[in-house]
Amino acid sequence: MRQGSHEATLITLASVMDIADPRVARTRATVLGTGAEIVVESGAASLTVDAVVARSGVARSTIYRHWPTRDDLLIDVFDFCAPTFEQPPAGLGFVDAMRAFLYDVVRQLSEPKWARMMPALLALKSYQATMAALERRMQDRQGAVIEDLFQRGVDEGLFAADLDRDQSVALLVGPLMFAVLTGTTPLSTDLADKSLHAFVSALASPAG
Amino acid sequence: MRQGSHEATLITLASVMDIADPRVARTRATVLGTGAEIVVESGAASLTVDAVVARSGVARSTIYRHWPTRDDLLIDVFDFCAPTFEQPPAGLGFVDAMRAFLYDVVRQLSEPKWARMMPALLALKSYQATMAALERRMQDRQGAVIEDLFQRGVDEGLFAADLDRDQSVALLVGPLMFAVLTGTTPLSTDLADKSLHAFVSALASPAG
DNA sequence: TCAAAACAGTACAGTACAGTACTGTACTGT
DNA sequence: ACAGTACAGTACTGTACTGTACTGTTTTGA
Repeated sequence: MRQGSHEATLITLASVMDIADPRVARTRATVLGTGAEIVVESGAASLTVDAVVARSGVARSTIYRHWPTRDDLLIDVFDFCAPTFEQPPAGLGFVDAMRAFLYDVVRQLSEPKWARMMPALLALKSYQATMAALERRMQDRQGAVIEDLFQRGVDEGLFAADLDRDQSVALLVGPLMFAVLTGTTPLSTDLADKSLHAFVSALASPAG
Repeated sequence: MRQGSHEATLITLASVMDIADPRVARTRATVLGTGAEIVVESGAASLTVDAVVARSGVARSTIYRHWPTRDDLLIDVFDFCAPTFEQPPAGLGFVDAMRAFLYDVVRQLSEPKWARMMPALLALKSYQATMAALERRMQDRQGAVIEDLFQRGVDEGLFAADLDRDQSVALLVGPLMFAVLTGTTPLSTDLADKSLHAFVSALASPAG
């Protein structure tokens, strides 16, 4: 019943901590950590089972005990590194809360880890259905935080309740992602400030 | 002297047309076209010499006559598909010219071809030095168009002459790239309008 | 017409990888 | 103590791909 163990992997994947056997937890942490290093340094294509074996010291058979295929391992490595954005303090208004959120995005995406992970993830999601599923899961995690942020703007009367969230996120976060991916301009809180300022300014001025 | 033929490939690469022997031009066009199809459909990793042979009908030995390695072929395939943005009419002011430019970006990036090519290119440039060089070449091509656009804004007194071009491009184009890469919001002229409107509004209102 | 060059076709060695199948050892919870 | 399980180590099959080395055919430009 390999199918069964595979399903179980996907379920318990989010919480690596609550695993009964400490050997399992140790192996998972070692393999995922090593896998992340390999992907960051050499790209997703370099994540081979043999490479993980050589670098982590974990036996080949052990890896195949936990992950039925190499692709499943790759997915877990991506998930292992996924950034989670915190909910800004409830006291803050829309602008300040959104600034805190964007600063958090800048801080996490500034790590060289994600500067390399993101393009790899984006490239794979176009062809691998499982990758697309992972990306959706990541977006769902952030969905609640995003919605909370925009609700503050609605409460303050800054914009209508039916403001397009996804499009607004694109306007706000897009420049930051552009900076990470192209490297033409530095990813900084200054860029985040400019992006937020432009967004808020557009709300105030009439649409052309 | 394989090194020599490789250099020659990179030089004559930009202009596929002006090749004396029609056989060479035909072969190059066939291989690059087939290669682009493969990358779009199945990703950069699927661009193998055998796959091109099977699909194009061009012989294996012929491909290796033109490209010393598979990686060189991949680079040329990317270059073959690279979008070139036109210079907006000289009569237009900054806002109208930038809108025309952004619409052009939307139009070209809307093709499924580039929706798939871009993440692949971004993913590879992190690890392959040659890919980074290609991306720089592509940006240089657009550099003149970009500079011309911003010069119009300076002439109109919309912003200072020392406005950060790269950061501004990130603010304007970032949301469009975000839409292409994540797919969370459609890539449309509406999004381009919003992005431009936000940018211009920020110029008018005092910086926070 | 004719030499040069590009082409098709094939065969081959070498390598890298996925995934399986074992044996034996060390650890864990009860 | 002991059964169950995770682990190390290794050997193996099969596959896919790169790059080279040929032979023979067709096309091209002069």
